Amino acid sequence: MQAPLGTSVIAKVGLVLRTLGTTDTAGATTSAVARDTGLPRPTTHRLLTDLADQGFVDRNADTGRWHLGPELYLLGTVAAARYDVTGHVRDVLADLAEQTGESAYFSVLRGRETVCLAECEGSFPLRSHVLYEGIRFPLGVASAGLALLAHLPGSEARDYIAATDLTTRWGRSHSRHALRSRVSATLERGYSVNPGLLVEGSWGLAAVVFDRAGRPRSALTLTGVRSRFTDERIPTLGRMLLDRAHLLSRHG
Amino acid sequence: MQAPLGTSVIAKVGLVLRTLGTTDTAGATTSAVARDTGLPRPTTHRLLTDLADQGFVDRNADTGRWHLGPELYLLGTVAAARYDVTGHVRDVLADLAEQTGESAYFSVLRGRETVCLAECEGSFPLRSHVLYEGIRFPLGVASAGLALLAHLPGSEARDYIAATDLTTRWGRSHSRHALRSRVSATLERGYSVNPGLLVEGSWGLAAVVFDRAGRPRSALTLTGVRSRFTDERIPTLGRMLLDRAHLLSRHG
DNA sequence: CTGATTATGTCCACTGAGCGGACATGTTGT
DNA sequence: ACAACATGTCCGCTCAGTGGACATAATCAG
Repeated sequence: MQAPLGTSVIAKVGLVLRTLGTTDTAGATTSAVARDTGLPRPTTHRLLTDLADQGFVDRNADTGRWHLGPELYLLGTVAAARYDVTGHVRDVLADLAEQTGESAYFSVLRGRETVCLAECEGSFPLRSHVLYEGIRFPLGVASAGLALLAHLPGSEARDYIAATDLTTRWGRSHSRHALRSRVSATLERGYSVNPGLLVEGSWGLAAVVFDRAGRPRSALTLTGVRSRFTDERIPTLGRMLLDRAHLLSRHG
Repeated sequence: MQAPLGTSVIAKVGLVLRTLGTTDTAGATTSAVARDTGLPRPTTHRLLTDLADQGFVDRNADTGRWHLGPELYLLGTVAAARYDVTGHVRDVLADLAEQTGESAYFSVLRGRETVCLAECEGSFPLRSHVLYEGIRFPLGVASAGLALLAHLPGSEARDYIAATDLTTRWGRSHSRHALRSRVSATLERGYSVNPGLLVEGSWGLAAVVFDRAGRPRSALTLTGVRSRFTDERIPTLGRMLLDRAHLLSRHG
């Protein structure tokens, strides 16, 4: 997807930084950032060097790979005073991971995306690594994205589905029809189920945390390998997620 | 100070975000951000609204004041995996505050500035509020800035002092001559003393934390009212700071 | 309540910051 | 050694970004 003519520098900065925020810990090459943002490589190169001058990105001198920079950490620390929501969450994630053996995650709603902010690895030796801190998905994708979409006010969810084509990037399993079915099923159960739609064999369940106004703002997720998500076990895991999510809704 | 012709958009973004990062929790008006960054008000307005579109800043709808935005918190959380240095620090600050009654702070070196990242309030009812999370000072200013400057390699410190005029913003007490004297005194004692140079009556002491390569990277500070920083007490406080700083140097 | 002061939002003619295809050079993998 | 991939830089072009000016709104002092 190419940045259209007229995209402002600040919008491009947003693209680049979010891309680096989603990249795994090894960092990203200049070409990879260009590819993932849809920006021409010289443009990407120039943006990255200007951002590095300001401390917003850092470049590993040995590998040439780019990372989010120290200045973002510093500003993020200041911003945490207003937005930090993970204080109590980590205890909840640890508890979920311990009791279920699966890995537990916490993601927040940001516009029309979810961002994974915290995780706690489960004890079971077979684990899914589809989720990690920083990863972003559009609404409707992954169990958190599905749970959050389902709990948006009806008109907002319908408008979003009507206006969004997820199949290009996420495949035919994310058609509008399939999405509507999954939204209905999620509302019926109270929690979402992702039956390996992103990576085959990697299953996930998620329940929504609401803000004081009753709007969905974040989600708790459990993920693991398919064999651990039996028809018998799913309702148990779902209920645990709903219980913990409800606790967080009340604490927020 | 006006941003010169040719200042890139990204450099302006850096100015604006750092300014908001330094602003107190009530936030800043558009005009205040313009004044503090030296940018024309329409330019500042446009940068702020573009940054808000990306989630990098937020505007309080009631007061019209700007704050660092949720996206910085999110990216900062991801960046913390690489740059977070406060994990053990908060225990050390809590210990210092408890044992001395003064407020304890942790600041890191960022280029030629210090940034305060963590604090723990002391129990003594009279407290200084000159320092807070997010505040930045140039090297040589405040006890942390002085301690860090003093512990830079000799040539770097000398070059910095020769090239930097701190008197414009910080007054004649920050002349080059005065700075050199304070640097010498700091090296002799091992810790710096700020005898109310920023705000009369607000005193501070700081000791440097070194990285594995032996370079100064951060500082611990104790601040309080002048009456609590007697000739008898200063060496005791200084030694405690040096002890804790040494502990952190080894842990890092 | 009024006038002064301060703040904000927007306009738009102007221009230089930012652009990206092309080329040169470097690195990596087979 | 060669192909493939990656990076760094150039520079003519152009439109994104600029900021003084103006209108409007909000706040404050008397």
